Parts: sequence; C-alpha cells; structure tokens
Amino acid sequence: MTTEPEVPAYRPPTLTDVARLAGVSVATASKAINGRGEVKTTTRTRVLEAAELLSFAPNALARGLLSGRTGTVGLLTSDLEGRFSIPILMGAEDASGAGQVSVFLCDARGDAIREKHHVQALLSRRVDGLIVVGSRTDPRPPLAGTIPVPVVYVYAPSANPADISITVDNVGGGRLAIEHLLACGRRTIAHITGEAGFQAARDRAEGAAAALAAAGLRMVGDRPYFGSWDESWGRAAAHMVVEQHPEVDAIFCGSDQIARGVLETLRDVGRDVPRSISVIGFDNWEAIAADSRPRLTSIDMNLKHLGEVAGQRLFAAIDGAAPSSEEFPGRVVMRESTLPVG
Amino acid sequence: MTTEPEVPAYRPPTLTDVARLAGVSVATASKAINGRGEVKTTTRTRVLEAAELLSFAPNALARGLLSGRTGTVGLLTSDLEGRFSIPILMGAEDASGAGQVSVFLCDARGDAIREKHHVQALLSRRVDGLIVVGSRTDPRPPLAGTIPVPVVYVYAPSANPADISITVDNVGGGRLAIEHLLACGRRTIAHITGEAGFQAARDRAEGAAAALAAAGLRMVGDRPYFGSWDESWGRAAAHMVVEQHPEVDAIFCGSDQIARGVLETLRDVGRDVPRSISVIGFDNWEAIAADSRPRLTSIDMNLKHLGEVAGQRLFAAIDGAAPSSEEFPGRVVMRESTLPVG
DNA sequence: AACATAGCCGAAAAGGTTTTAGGATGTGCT
DNA sequence: AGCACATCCTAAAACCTTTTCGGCTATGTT
Repeated sequence: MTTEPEVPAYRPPTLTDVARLAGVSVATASKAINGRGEVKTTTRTRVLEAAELLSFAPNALARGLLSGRTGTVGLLTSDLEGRFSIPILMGAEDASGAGQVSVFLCDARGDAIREKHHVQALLSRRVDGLIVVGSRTDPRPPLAGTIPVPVVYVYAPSANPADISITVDNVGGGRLAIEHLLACGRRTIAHITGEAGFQAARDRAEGAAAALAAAGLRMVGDRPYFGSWDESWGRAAAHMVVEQHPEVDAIFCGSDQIARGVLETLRDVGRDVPRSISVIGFDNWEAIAADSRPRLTSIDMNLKHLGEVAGQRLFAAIDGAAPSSEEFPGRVVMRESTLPVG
Repeated sequence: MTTEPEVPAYRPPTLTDVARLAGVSVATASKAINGRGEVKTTTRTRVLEAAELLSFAPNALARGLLSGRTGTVGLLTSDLEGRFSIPILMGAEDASGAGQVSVFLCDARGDAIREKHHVQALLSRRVDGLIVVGSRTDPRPPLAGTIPVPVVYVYAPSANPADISITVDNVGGGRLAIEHLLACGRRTIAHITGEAGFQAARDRAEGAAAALAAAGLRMVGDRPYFGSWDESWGRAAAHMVVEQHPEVDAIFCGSDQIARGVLETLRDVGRDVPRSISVIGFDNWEAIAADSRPRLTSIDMNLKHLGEVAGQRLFAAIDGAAPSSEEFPGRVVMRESTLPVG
C-alpha cells in the first residue's frame, strides 16, 4: 500500500563513475587512487580530482570480498554497563589507530546462547578477529565452536591457556596497595573486600597477605573481611574492624565503593583520615574516588591500556604473530586518604 | 624474512561448496536456504543438510554488495566513558533485535575531525544508517557533509529540526521532581544544580520553577544554585542553603552526585533526612544513588529506552518512514531520602 | 628505417551471493 | 501421439573492487 520513496535511491559513486569522468579505465583509476602500479602523474591527478569531485569512497564490501580482509573486528562484551568493559573497549577502539579498522560491538549480556549467536553474525560478516571482554577476572570458557580468526580475551582470561589473554595482575595490585600503606608508615592494616567468590577478591587478598608477610606483619584480624563490593558492606565492616581492633591504622579496601563506606564510618566514629588512619581503595573509579572527603587514594588497573594492548595483540595475531598472554600491573593513584605519617 | 603461516589458510565454506555437496546449482542452493523460489521439498532438505554439515554461513559482504543493504548501522558517540552514552548504546543495540543488524561502534571523543573521519569509514562500509549519541543535551551541529543514509540523533538533538532527534524531557524532569516533593508535603524547596552553561541544568531549573509557580510557591533563594555537577558543589551549596534559609524542607539536586554532597552536609549540620528535610537527585545513577545513607530518591531518564527508540526510528527510516522527533519523560525512582511527612 | 625497450594503460578474472529469464522434465489432456 | 502446461532447476548477469597480464605508444638505438 505504501508508495515507493520518491527519492531516486541515491547511488553512491563507484570506481566506474570516477574512471569515466577521468576518461580512464577502472583498472587505472584503482591504481591511481591506491598509489599502486604504473600510472603517469598527470593521469593520477586527473583521477584523484575526479574522485574528489564525486566524493568517491571505495566500497569496503567489494574490497573485503576480494581481499579476504575486511578491516573489521568484533568486540564481544558480557556487560556493557559494567564499568570495567568501557575503558577496555575504548582502548581497543583506539588501538585500531588510523581508522583502518572498524569495530563491531556486541553485548552478550552474559548469556552463552546470545554469545554464540553474536559470534555467528560476526563471522558471517567476516571480521578479521575477535576481542572478548569479560566483566570479572575469573577465567571464562573459551568461545564455543571453531573460530577461524584470532581471538584475544581481555580482563577475564580464557580458561584455555593456549588462547591469548590480556589480564590485570590483581595479586600485584594487592601488593602495591599494602606497600603504599607501609611506605606511609602504617603497620596495623586491615583488608575489607568483596565476595570471596570472585577471583579478583582472592587475588588481591593474596597479594596483600604476601606483602604484609614480607614486612613481617599480619593482617588485622588475621584474614580479609570478605563481603560484598558495595558501600554498605564497607560501612558495616569498618564498624567491626574499629571495634574489634581499635589499634588499626590503615584499611585496604577491595573496591572504591567499599572504601567510601569505610570513610563514612570512620568519620562517624571520629577517626581522622588520614591522620589517625589511612584508607586505600581499588579501581580508581573517578566518580567515587575523586570527590570523597578526603579524596581517596586508589589502585588504578590501567584498563584502557589493557584494551589497547588487546587490540595490538589482535592485529599482530591477524598478521600471523604467535599467540602470547600478558598480565599488567596497576599503579597507585595517590590522593588525600593516605598522607604519610610525619 | 618471515615465513608464510603454515596453516593452509582455512577457507570458509561457500554456497558453491554447499551446492556441490547437495548436487545442485548454486542458484538452487541459494533459494533453498533462503526459502525463496520454487524448489522441491526433498531438494531443499538435501541442501539444508549439506549447509548444516559444512556449517555454512552466507558471506554477508557478498550479500550486502549485491543487495545494497548491509544490515549494519553506525553508532557514533562523543564520549564513551560518559555514563549517558552507555545505556543508550545498550538500548540501541537491543533494538536491532533478532540479531539481523550489527553495530559499528565509533567514539569521536568530541572531536569534529575524528567524527568526520569515522563517518567516512562507516559510509565506505555501507552502513544502512547512523545513530549519533551526544553527551549533553545541548543541540549539536548536524553531521557534516551529505549523508546518504538516515541519521538519528539521541540525547543531544541535532540543531537542525528537520533531523530525527530522540531526546529527554528535562523540563518535565524538573517538574516531576518538584511535584514529588510537593506530594511528600514539602513547601520550602531549594534547587542546587550544575553549570548554567548546560541546557540540561537550565531546563530542569525551568521545569522546577514552573511546578513551584503552579503550586503558588517560589524557589528558596528565588533562583537555582548553579555550580558544578559534583559532590563538592553539593556540599558547599547545601551549607549556604541551610545557613541562609534554615526553614528549607526539601532540596532538588540537578545530579545524584550533587545530592550525595548535599546529604553529607545535611548529616554534618544535623538535619535529619528525610524527616526534617527531603532530598531528590537526578539521573538515578545506581552506584551513587542506591547505596547512600539514606538511599537517594532520583529522577530516572530511561536512557536505555531512549536508545531503543532511536534504534527503532532508525530502522523505520531505513525502511522509508518519514522522520519525526520525540521527547521522553523521566520517572521518579523513590528511595528513602523523600519519605512523605506524616 | 627498423627494432628493442620502457612506460602506461586496459581487458578480464576473481571474490560469493541473489535474481531473472529461460531450459529441461514430466504430467495431464485431447 | 501430440500438445499445453506446471514444476523444478540452471546459466548467467549483477554488485564493486583489485590484480595480473598483455598490448599499445613513444622514445631511443643501431
């Protein structure tokens, strides 16, 4: 019932159009535009002018069909809203650099079926490679089925060690946090963190314990306070810590949200941060850490860099490089919650 | 110097392979698989079995080259890290529904040059349409150059009213907030918000003023407290408000972060929220609003829904529908910071 | 003047799919 | 037996670009 759109279906200019306008063959036009083969300077400029005039843009589909390389990669994330995926995703996009590469974004919502579906779609679009971004650091099952292109796993490593995985060194992150507190002159340190079911929580706690042991110290309460990742657990746990161990002079928190809760409780009970007690968080989530009172020192995991490396590794693998995994350290971002004692 | 990869370059199965295996021509195979044209049931099943066996997936490049439809859209955002883009982006991705459509993600980083570049790349990939996501609600210049495909602007409308823009009703949002406070029995209401340079701040303030006027009331201090969008401004402004106008019984905040700061100050000065004074935020940013003490009532702008609508509009426009813009209301998400007086 | 050579350019094929138009086969009817 | 016709299938063209290889022109050489 609806009539055809009256616009005469704008047809993008093709190489043929350019060639005709320049008075050459398509072969010559192609070579002129791509700077390949032997073509006289005057003809080349004539072709380029024609292309410019028509605002010609080569059809990437045709090109990809012929060359087998599409210049596209698939970015498969499991939780877009998660704040871990986004910086990684940005880094990965940046890695494609001069814009030769475009990125297909897919969110599998943590659903294996949907993931399979997306992989299918990406493969039928002939992506040159895949980046798989996890939302937590626990190893994940590798992509189902045989994937004919390179795959790089970021943040969450693949359970298959033969795959390329780019991850964060959480053990090292825990160590960094403790070493910073020690450097600030603290000796009686508690660790309040998230769910023990998370590899990240266990790794950070392990690193913290190791750093304390290396200094001849033990964790306050002898073990981490595992709970949940949010502020309310931070508030509750901090109460427990200061009541059971009033001598505590520093708290290493497994997330910035926990740290916010801890800060609030410490203010409530009248402990001065950082003079009486230091607090360090984890993740360096700007919105949470940068505007608290006092502003929160935190461990930054350089997630964007992680994404960049993932992109670079993927492109290398596409070009035939051998697969290899890598783990990256974090860094301390110091703010006012951990001023040195002095 | 590097040797060729020894793997014999896995070649994905083509329709020709399927046809050969099934003992038919490629034309028949195509029709069998796509359920088009006349093909005997037995042949169809034979073809489908062959396709299954080879795990054949049609080459979307070839298909797109021929049909002119690629089943891809470009998603152009100006700030990936911004928390506004992400829900919209999720909604837009969801709108593509059964996975017929894949999404190219590009972040222009607010840079016009980069944006142009990305648009070029997307057009050369022959996307069927574009979604442009802004990071603030101020109108933005429409995409440069002539774009041969439909474009939908989300969150930030295009400055050209002829374009399709899907936006948030900030005036209505401001009104909603005030009406909620009034419904809770409050009458002496202040408005602390972000930079006046933001359309969003001005719109919300306008809606708030209108709702107050409709109730025969005026804003505390007679005008909004414009400042910045962060906690520290919320803290500072709240101090001013309670000192200059101790009779204040509610504060409408232009962002959840401001509201967090306001809550903190109110606790410091001993004002009980919500019994003595109500606080409502804006954005309903879970991480900020859902775990404060008391938990924060906020205006949710349904950004994900916005993205979904944008996607639907784009697909409609691709199918030839007439362009039309739309503005969406928010909703109150009630928590404990605005319990009714009683 | 005849020929070799270098420099440019064009014809054609390839890549995988869909669609159109026509061909082959078999069935039903006279 | 001959014809019309329906049914199913195939050949070929089209989409657009890149690359290879052969051919043409002009220049320089003997």
